[in-house]
Amino acid sequence: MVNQKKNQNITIVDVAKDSGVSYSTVSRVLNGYEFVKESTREKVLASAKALGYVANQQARSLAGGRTNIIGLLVPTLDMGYVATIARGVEEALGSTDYDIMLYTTQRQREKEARYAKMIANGMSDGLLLLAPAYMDDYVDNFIDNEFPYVMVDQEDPEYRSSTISVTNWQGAYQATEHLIRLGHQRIAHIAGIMSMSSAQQRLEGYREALARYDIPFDDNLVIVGNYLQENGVRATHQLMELDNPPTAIFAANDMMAFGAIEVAMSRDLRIPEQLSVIGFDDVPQAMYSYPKLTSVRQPLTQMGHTATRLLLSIIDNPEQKAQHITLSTELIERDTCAPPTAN
Amino acid sequence: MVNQKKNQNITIVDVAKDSGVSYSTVSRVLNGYEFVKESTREKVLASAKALGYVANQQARSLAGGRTNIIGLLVPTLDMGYVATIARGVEEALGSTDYDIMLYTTQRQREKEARYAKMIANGMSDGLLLLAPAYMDDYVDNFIDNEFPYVMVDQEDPEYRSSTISVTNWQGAYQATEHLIRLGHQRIAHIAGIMSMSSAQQRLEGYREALARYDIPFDDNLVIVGNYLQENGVRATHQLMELDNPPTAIFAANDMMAFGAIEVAMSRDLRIPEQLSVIGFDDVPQAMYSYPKLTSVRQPLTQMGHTATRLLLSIIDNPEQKAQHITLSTELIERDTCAPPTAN
DNA sequence: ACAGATATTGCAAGCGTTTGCGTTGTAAAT
DNA sequence: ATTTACAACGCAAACGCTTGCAATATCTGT
Repeated sequence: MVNQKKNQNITIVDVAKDSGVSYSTVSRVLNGYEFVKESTREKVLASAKALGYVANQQARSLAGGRTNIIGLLVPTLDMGYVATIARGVEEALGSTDYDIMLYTTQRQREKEARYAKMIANGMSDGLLLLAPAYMDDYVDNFIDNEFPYVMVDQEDPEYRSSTISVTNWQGAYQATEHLIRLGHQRIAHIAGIMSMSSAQQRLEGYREALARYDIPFDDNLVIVGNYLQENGVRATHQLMELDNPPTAIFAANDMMAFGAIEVAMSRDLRIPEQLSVIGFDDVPQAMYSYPKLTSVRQPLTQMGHTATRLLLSIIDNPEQKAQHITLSTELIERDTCAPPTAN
Repeated sequence: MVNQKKNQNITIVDVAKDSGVSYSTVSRVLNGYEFVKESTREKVLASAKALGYVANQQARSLAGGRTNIIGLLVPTLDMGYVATIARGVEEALGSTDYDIMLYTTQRQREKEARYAKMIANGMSDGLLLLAPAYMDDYVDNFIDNEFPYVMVDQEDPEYRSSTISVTNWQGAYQATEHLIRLGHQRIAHIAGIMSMSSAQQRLEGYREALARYDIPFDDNLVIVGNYLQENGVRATHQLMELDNPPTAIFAANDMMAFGAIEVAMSRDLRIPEQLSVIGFDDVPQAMYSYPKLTSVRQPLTQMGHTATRLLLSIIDNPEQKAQHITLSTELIERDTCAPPTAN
């Protein structure tokens, strides 16, 4: 007994003792069970409060009750993207009595799968997956167990999962078209993680806009990134080293666009005169950065709202079939785009 | 049995059956217990893998084992501040086998207390509290139960808690002094949440710098904020409406400083010529915003590292007495400060 | 081959809940 | 006064795991 855990936490049994009823009754009171005498209910509640009782989530969940927790699995915290969607989720959950438990995968496949399974395995009543990259590793599991989940910003090729996505293709097409109309011919794309449907669609939109305007597709102008700013930096350097560097860059997210801007500045390229940049997401900082970033807006908060509502409805009715909701993107023009300068 | 939970999850018993040993042995293998025959270990591990076994954290924790989870309780996700410290924590935890579970208080007292107790009550092996505002609600509880925790950016007046803080007073003093030396006389302070020691110390530093340079303290120039950008906006508007508005603003965090800048721009006040601004934190965006924000840097990542290491050492040795580590701030001069223009 | 160590393993209790089922209490119905 | 019905409550099992202790296997030396 070296380390005798002095776990003196108040349990349901203590409350029962204190209020002179059985612990089952306490449990029922705590769970709002209907058939409890009003006076008993009050007595129990009073005791619980007086003793400072805090439910043990573990035990509750083990015993088969609800956890009243919904899990939120996100890639990283660094991007305003995540924070904004998370806020949407929080808002949507505001009136309910669900709490959010958040895990970060850091884009590691092993973590994504492990956390997903862990959270689904008793830790929560439902799970929101933000831009998951390796869903194959656990989706079957969810479906077999009829575990409620919703994926945001990722599509399930087999349509078995409920998803919230945005018009990635159109957004990318529009962004590219915008640059083309400004007169750009050498337009680069810093793509996202290609295992994600959103990244694929953005790349596709970019290609098709090019095709539509008869601009030849150049392999050298597409660099695959990983959504991190430093990656945008690397990619942009690489682009600028080209014999025939681009006059405009369309990045698959804002962080990489910021990276592009950073590089432009360090190379004394004026934006937008010497290099146009468009991002994707329209994170809050896009508006405050310098220069203000032109970006394809995703309705992030709304995505959080919608995803949450959908998840709640699935929790209430797990048998319903998967829904696929697509929200619209919108090109927000700010200060990082201009016609190319002839030189 | 309307909603028969088809919880077909693999348990330790399934693994035991599959590998032909008792479930206790499986448990021991999974926990790396020493005295297990090598061949048995392999057999069990193989079965576990084959069956796709995922430990049920709930049960594990209930039964008194470790959770290998450390909790992270943060005010909100909106601020780069949190993300950066969290990254520090993740980095420091990288080599260990701990996972992070994150909860957001949204600065609500009730949530802070409830989550803190919940996380401490079996959900994790230790807790990191980021800028907690109402620690009195649960610290006694932690201490009674000898639950390992570390507070970041908050001090315990009674020194019973282990804490990581920064030189708030000095940082604020320096920032204010910097403005004074530039020639400012009307220096406003947008303060933080006054229940937090850091906010108090920053205000104190500001006052003392003023006093040191014989600048009279003006009540109207101090507005208490809540660390949110919109709050900085409101405060700045209020300051600018003054008969004798300030020529410089020192905000208790960067988000509020960004708010100040936003207002200045909307009012066509040029920064830094017509208004100087200094923030506190030096979040990553400070460098990319326009104009680039002068700010008092907190070594955020390092704070995350240090806090984590300290927490881990407390988990290993819960009896050790509370430690109080203070890290240094540093004034990072960028583009939002200049001498006041005479007018 | 056998006692005595020592390495491995199994048994069963217990962690704090929820919940099906059975028991008690009480008021309405006969 | 006796039933009957149902509200109110208690008992005990179960959730999946850890762990002290007891049982069994394996290996020594003789």
